[in-house]
Amino acid sequence: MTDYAKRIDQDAFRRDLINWFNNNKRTLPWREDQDPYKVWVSEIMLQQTQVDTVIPYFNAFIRQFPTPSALADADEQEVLKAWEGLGYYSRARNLKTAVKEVKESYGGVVPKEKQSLSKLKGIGPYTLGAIMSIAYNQPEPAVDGNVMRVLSRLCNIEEDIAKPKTKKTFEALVRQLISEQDPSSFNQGLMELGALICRPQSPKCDRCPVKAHCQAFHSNKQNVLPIKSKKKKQSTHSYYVLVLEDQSGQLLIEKRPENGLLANMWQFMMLEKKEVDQALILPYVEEVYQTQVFEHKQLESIKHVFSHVIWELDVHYFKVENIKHVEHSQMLVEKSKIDAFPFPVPHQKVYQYLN
DNA sequence: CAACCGTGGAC
DNA sequence: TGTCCAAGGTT
Repeated sequence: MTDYAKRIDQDAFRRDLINWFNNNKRTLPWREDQDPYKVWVSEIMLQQTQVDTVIPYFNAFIRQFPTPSALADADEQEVLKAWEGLGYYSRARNLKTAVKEVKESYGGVVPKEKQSLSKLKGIGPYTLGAIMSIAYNQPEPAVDGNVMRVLSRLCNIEEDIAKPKTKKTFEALVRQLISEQDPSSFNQGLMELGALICRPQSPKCDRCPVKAHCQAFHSNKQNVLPIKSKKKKQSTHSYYVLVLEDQSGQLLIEKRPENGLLANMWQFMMLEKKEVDQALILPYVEEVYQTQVFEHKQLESIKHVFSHVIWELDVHYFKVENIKHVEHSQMLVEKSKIDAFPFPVPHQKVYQYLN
């Protein structure tokens, strides 16, 4: 294995990075103190999500659930509602499971032992290192996409950062480079540098505080590194969305399964297009929901791109008589009460098109 | 390991 | 419009 750390002046790099971070770090809500719970919540929200997107969610979330115990006592539906629009909803469900464990096993105090933290649901290698270093000032690697990009360039590392095995290489490298005196500033400095200067496209090398140490900069490879293999493209699934409104103005909605895509979120009825021919939708609705259709109109279609799947939605609105067949997972809800339920974005769009 | 798991911003 | 990608984790 190559000893990448030997390619740079480690002491000078540490010093320059930390000095730059302490003079240039952004003012962010989760940087107001070192409350381990706030660090934790912020790190979960920031997974695969941009800072500007997270800020308003973080502020509202901490206001609503100020402590681990407060979150532990909340309903999962409440938590999902607070997470609505952020995506990757298993983050919210895992966080809720984890704080319950913190409340029951650790008296509501976020543990500071590595072994305890890493057992909590939703805390993987990155988040473990982030909490350990930022909240408890322990020298633990926190390797995210920023860190791999920055260090790829710094040490001229040509391994594919999309491969899981490669992350271990970077963790080993960070263990050599990390500051024992200020691991918090070191880890955050790497990420802040990646976000503000050493960006994926057109890195601002002229303003980089560590360009003197950067192997890619010296060989003009900053636009080639890091090496990252492409992910395969999404497959498309086509559905009818069936919006049923009864005579008292109630809408029929259903809760999604507890596993898989958009788990435990709510939606309007969905039907795979290949199941029923377009011309037979109306009789299908009358038969399945044991009702009579008074009005039927097709609304705007929606294309929604997920990380690994694409939905094409043909939205059909039905004004119906009272619905006699309502499954356990389904509910009739007054229009004015519908915003109490956590809806994923594509179904929020459906609702918007009703008005 | 590779696939699954959301959404919005940037270019 | 397409493509990448953003403070990843779980299975």
